[in-house]
Amino acid sequence: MVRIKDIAEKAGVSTGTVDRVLHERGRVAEDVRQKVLEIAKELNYQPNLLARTLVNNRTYDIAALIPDPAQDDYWQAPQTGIEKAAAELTQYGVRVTQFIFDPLNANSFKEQAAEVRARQPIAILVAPIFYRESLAYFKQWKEAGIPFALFNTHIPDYEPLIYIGQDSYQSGYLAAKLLQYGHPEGGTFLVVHIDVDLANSSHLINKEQGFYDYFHQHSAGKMFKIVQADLGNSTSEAFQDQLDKLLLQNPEVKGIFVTNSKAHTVAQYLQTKGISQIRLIGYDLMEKNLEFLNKGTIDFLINQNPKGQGYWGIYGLADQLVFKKKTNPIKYLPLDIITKENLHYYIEADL
Amino acid sequence: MVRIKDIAEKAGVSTGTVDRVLHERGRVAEDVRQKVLEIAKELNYQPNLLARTLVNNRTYDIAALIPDPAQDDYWQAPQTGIEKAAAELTQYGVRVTQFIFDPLNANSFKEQAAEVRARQPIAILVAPIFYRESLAYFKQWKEAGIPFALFNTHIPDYEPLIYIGQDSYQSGYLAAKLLQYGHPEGGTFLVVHIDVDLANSSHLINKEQGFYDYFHQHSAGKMFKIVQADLGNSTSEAFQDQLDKLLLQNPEVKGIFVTNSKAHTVAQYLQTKGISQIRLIGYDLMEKNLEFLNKGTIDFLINQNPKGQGYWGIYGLADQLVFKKKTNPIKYLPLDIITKENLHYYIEADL
DNA sequence: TTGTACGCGTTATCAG
DNA sequence: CTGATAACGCGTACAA
Repeated sequence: MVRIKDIAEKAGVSTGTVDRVLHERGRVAEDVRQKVLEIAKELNYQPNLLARTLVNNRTYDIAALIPDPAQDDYWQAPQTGIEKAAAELTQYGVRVTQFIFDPLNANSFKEQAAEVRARQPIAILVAPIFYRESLAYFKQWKEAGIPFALFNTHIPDYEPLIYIGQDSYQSGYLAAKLLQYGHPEGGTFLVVHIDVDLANSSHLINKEQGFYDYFHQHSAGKMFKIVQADLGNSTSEAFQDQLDKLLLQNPEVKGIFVTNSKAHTVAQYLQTKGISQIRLIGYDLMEKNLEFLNKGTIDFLINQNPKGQGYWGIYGLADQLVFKKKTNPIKYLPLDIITKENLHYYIEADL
Repeated sequence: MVRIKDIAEKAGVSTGTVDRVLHERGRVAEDVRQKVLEIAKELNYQPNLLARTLVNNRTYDIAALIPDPAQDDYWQAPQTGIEKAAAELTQYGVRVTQFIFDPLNANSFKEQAAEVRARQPIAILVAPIFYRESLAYFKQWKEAGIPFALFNTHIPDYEPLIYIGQDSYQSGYLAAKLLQYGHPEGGTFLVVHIDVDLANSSHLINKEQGFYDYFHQHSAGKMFKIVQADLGNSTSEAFQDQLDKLLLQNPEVKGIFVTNSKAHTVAQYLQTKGISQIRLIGYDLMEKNLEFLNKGTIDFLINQNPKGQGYWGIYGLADQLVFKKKTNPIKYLPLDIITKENLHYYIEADL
């Protein structure tokens, strides 16, 4: 391994001078500068990250602004990922503080976002599930010079440093493929949004669009009919009535695509009604979904790797800000296709 | 962060003594020993890995005994993974030497395996694709006290330190599920082995077994007929004849499962013959396979994450031997289901 | 503009 | 049995 000292000796200067050249701090005579740079390249000098970090014992404060897992199970996994990354990075002086908001309450988001600012972190990781309310804070952070990373939902308006998550459009496209593969002869398929403010959730609209487009591009002479539905109150009695009506109006439904993690509510309905021939595709490996995946009521789940989103979100920020690595500003995680038969490996996966 | 120095001060001893207690080297008075251990626990002391590695500037030699990518494209990816891990680990003093053998020639394997031993590495990573020939070397290494890790193919006989790869049985099971999902009405399905010495390839037999078992467990009153075939010489003219005969004998074939990375040879055949209604499932994201996946001739590929196998293989050894971490002796990588629509994310994935 | 010396946390050596 | 001290490679304050 080549050290600063080696370069210094070869150039006939001291380590201090080499350091100044390499970090562009302090004034150095131009000819020495050139010579040092040349030798560094020639010897292919690679700084020793360990020693660098060891001496640089400052702490880096990162804020994570995330929804409360207690309100919606889905957010458990990102939190776990964030905490895993945090644990691995403590030895490098990275400290992660969580700011938890209620995913059903935009005001709660605003409150927590305000608190983040007060703490003056060097960076922020946020799941911007409230499109409208997020924009003002992005602007603030941008002006304050605090870089931020987005996960789960991409909002490009204020150029986040990093986005970690899925390509929503493509995942809808994939869902369509899986349903069509199982029913090449044609039929009626439903796209269902459950318990969401659709107008404020651009990523769900993208999923729907991808779903439509696949069928439009691949009908191949067969009749494929796509019906959209926006359902609410999945925990109430009225939910069953909504589905009853939907299936009455579309008696020949072959498959249903649920655009978020609530596929289990439809599965519960199908099971209660004793309907087994309708294929069902949803998102996310949550306990309730897995139960129906294992029973066969849900055929496929598309995994958003939520744990990985949290993990790479924090790690990506650290890579850029602490280790000064250049990383890709957009990291699309794979669209994992999960069925009963390969589920087990994804659950136990480290990331 | 709690340092050795902190413990030393609190215990009224020197750092040297604390070090001796923590590493169980040298003699220390029993009462001081207890006191130091107690304080260390109380303060939740975590050694600073950076500093430890910095001072410990010995080099760790790891040997990688792998098939030649020039002979079979499949092995390109594991090599890339190995080299990636090697690059990341050089700063920790890890040096990886590759020993390349011809995957079609067991003698070449034996030659390289013999050379490995001469180099006296601290550990060995090997893809033991020759079952019979591998055993003798495992025994030698075991006796010499050199730990080894297996990837791609699991051979538990001599207890490798780590196995990284797939659950072959389960991947066959999954392939069956995918074919059956597309044809719930029943039909004939082929399991095809191509260009292999089947008797010496236990993992392929496991895949076949999983494939059978799925259909046996899920026939649900429908008629599913499974036919096995062992084909060779995929590059010759005779290959077409073998497939011709097979399809003549089984005119109602609905799907074909190729147990290794050679699905493209069957795809080429189907394309040439103008057959489009037969579903095809294979393994591995190699250039030739991808071409037919994108055309739709191949419906699904099961990804073995070969790059990840190489990467985690080296990293796993380093984790245990260099960083002294405890890691799981078996790391089953996910059975990724790849189709044209989600392919792109797996190709660009870092691992 | 340049060189020197100290400190980061840990390990190893040597003297007591 | 124990304590002091040098060294790993780098960054930085301070002296020249």
